[in-house]
Amino acid sequence: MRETAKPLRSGELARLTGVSTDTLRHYERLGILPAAPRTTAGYRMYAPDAPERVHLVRQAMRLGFTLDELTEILGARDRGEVPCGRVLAMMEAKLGALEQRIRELREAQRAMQALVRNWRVQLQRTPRGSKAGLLQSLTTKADLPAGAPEHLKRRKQT
Amino acid sequence: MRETAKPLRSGELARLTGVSTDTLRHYERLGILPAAPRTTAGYRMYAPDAPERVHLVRQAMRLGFTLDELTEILGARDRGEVPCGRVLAMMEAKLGALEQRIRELREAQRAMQALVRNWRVQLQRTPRGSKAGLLQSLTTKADLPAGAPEHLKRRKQT
DNA sequence: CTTGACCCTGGAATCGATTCCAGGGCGCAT
DNA sequence: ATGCGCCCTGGAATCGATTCCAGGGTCAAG
Repeated sequence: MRETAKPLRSGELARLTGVSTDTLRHYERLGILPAAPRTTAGYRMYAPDAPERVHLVRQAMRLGFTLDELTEILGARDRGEVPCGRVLAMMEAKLGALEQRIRELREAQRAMQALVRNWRVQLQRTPRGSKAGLLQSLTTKADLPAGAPEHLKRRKQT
Repeated sequence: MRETAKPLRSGELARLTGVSTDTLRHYERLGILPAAPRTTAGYRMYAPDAPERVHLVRQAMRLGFTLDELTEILGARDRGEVPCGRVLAMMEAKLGALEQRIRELREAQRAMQALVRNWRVQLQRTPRGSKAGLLQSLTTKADLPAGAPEHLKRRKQT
């Protein structure tokens, strides 16, 4: 049934995958996406499996792979090599890092919970507008784990 | 016993707190550290309680506060205001974000563990150098949670 | 033939925290 | 007075991923 199929334009691919066309171009520049063939007018024509590739990239990023790493891995794959072993190794490393990171964050969480509980009480029994020294307490009960912060900022991937 | 005490030089404060002098200057620029008085030669003289302040900053960052937020909070405190209430509110928000983030990472972890297990098997039962399609499997079992990655990169805080 | 939606380009900007740089003073010990 | 280690300055660079920009084509509908 399906013929050689209709190529996608960049905007369509973007919509299908939830990334901006800018980002698609960016990936192409890095070699993460193969250079798409062009129409005579210079428009990119993406093969129907392009969304899958983009999806792959996003999933991998979600697991902590960087664009550089993906360039490396996917490049190898595109060259016909079989990077599976390498990928597995990287994956295991990523997983280790992730576990480590989760441990750190749990520690920070614990500390924060204690702090918040404490502060709520402190604040309540403090008259009004007189300093309860909440901040100050941070310096004294300096028992938080090392190296936890980093970022818990942006959660939407635009 | 202790007199008015000996002021610290920037290098000493840096060593005591584990931050670089560059970072100290940076904090001062942002107003996170009050402008230190100077010797006639222009050297900064930090009061003996300066390490405490720096420590406070690092702890707060560890909990997810940004430098901007600290500028705001500490600035208020330095101006004699009592930012405890505000701090508590921010703290609660941070905690919420942190919990959210931890949840995401655990999800990613779960997915990765499954993937790694799977891949180990796959790879073992694949002859040698023939593509096991590990990467490919990422696109199909696309059941990872949304918005987890971000960074689990640098773990040393230099 | 004009309008509006879409596409192209490369280089620059953004976010946050930290570091690096060059060019120039101190201060103490030899 | 020479050297070495420390200090000063402000502006720029770094990391990674994404976005923004300006100036310019393309295409289909009206």
